[in-house]
Amino acid sequence: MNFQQLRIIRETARRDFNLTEVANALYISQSGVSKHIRDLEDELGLQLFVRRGKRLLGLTEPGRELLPVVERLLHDASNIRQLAEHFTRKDEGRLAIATTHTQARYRIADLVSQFVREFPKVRLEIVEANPQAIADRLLSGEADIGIATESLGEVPELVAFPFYRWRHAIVVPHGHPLLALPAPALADIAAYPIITYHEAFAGRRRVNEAFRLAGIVPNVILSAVDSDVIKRYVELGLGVGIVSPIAFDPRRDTQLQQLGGTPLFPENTTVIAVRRGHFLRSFGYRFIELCAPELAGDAVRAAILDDDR
Amino acid sequence: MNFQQLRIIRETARRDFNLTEVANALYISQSGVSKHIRDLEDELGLQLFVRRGKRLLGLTEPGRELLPVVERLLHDASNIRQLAEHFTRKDEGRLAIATTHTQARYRIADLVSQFVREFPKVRLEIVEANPQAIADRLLSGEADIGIATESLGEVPELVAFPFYRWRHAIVVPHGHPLLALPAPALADIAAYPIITYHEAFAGRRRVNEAFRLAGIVPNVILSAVDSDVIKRYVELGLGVGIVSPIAFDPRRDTQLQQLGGTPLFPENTTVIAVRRGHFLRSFGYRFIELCAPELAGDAVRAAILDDDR
DNA sequence: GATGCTTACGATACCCGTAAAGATA
DNA sequence: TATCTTTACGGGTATCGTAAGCATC
Repeated sequence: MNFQQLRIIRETARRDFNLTEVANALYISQSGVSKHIRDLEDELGLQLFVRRGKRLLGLTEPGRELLPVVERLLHDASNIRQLAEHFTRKDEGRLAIATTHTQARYRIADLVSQFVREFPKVRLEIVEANPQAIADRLLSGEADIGIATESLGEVPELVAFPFYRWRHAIVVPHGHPLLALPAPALADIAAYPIITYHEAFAGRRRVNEAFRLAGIVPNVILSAVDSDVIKRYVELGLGVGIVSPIAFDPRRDTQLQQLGGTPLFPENTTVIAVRRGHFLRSFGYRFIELCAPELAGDAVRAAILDDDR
Repeated sequence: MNFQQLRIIRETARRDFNLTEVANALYISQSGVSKHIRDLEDELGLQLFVRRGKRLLGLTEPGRELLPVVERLLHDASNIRQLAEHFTRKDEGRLAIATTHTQARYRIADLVSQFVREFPKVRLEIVEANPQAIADRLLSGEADIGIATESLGEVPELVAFPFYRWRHAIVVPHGHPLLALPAPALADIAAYPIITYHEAFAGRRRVNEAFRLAGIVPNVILSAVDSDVIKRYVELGLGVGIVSPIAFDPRRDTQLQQLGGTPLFPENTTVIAVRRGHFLRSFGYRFIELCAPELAGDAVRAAILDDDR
């Protein structure tokens, strides 16, 4: 048993049991992949993968049991390397943030520029993805920190910290009839076509929920991943936009206006999430602190690393 | 970085930084040990060990941080092998129980013979040790299951299940004056020399506590690890014995008699402990179930393996 | 026929042990 | 001086890639 074999096992499960892909992903020859799998299976005395002829189809029962242990082991190996770098090059390295478009474009932009000034030697990677993909990236170790509004808090392998709370805002073009109402209700809004986020995003579920509770079926004519896309189509007069308020800036979005009145949608909490037991470099903790000053100090570190062992 | 290097790091910390001992323990040459340590330090780019000249003295700060991760990683490697054996040879393997003399001799003797009948192919190893050493063996992976009355429950890396509750019994030779009292008190007993367990053992702390609360300083003339030793000296008239009631059998200990009356000492709980995240073979769980039938099923397994990751 | 996995074979790198030399107590 | 660690060197093995062969789709 060696690390390479375990890496191959993990990658095989991730790459849908296509050994050629595994070989490419790990920059090794495909024959080596085959042999390593066979060797490890021989050593353990059991089959990890279900085969039909020469093709691999999936994990066997023992394979399913073993995989989580293999993943934890490899994660610890990566932690060891991270920890070493942490001591040798305190302010150098890589920090991968996975987040949604809206956060990347609006909420964390200033924080990122501040972070880059503070840590010029850190390679900062910001990957945009939907909340599910963000969670996957955190779990696989591709990303260090995830920021999103939905679902991250529900994954048990992740630790989520509250970042900020917000409610959806409603934006319309100038002169829109809704602007004449002092306190527009959901029913008023639903009289127009709706443009808002895609199902997997930014608290879209909360929007749906509010309409469902009011017994209204809104006419959502366009769902987008991206606040800018939404605003653009609202500008074009295609409908009423329901967006995150951080994506609306009266000075820049001169063709749009935000509706006033009482809150119509439930509150959302955007969270910062890290995989449990993931070793974050000190600048990673600093990034979290830049996001939310109250998330400073050892409490965050303890929450991430405390694994009861 | 490879497994051998990590094993060497772990063993070096365990063997007091004597590389010759490490080499012997791992059945490799000490030049190999030296080289592996140096290679790993070079790869990580930092020193793991404090050196004076050529001698190793201890762990550096990074070394101290890394060691727990290394230990968890190696533990997972062993879990992988255990898990594989679990699937290939369900009823074969090794089960190491670390326990105190009293438990081994009295409480679990029948359970052990039943276990051996049930799993004739399992090599059962019972190691006697004091509670602290039992905890160490569980943590190092030398033992799978630990049974003791003290301290195991206080180690956070261990999961402890209640086995049974008991109070110390007082034994004296036939015709002893204490037998004449209907309900002897602590002060009556303390009038005689006391023979009981050694400090680290079998709830001795509770005995001390009872006397302390009563404001009495007992004259403990003999402390033993072993209930049989205590009983022998009580038989010889050297004093009053305070032992675990499971060690007293009226039919066999014909020269001794147990004092009646109200309980004088606080209750003890003997526990069964396993290291958190340790992979127990199915017959290991069966052993626990034999000890305490209420500790059956998946709850025990979940408590051991649930590590929040 | 295209894709995917295995086997065969040779080069390289790595791991290990012996032996000698150097440090430390 | 005895114990302990490092360095040097050589043999054996493991690992890897190329290339050919063989299933599977």
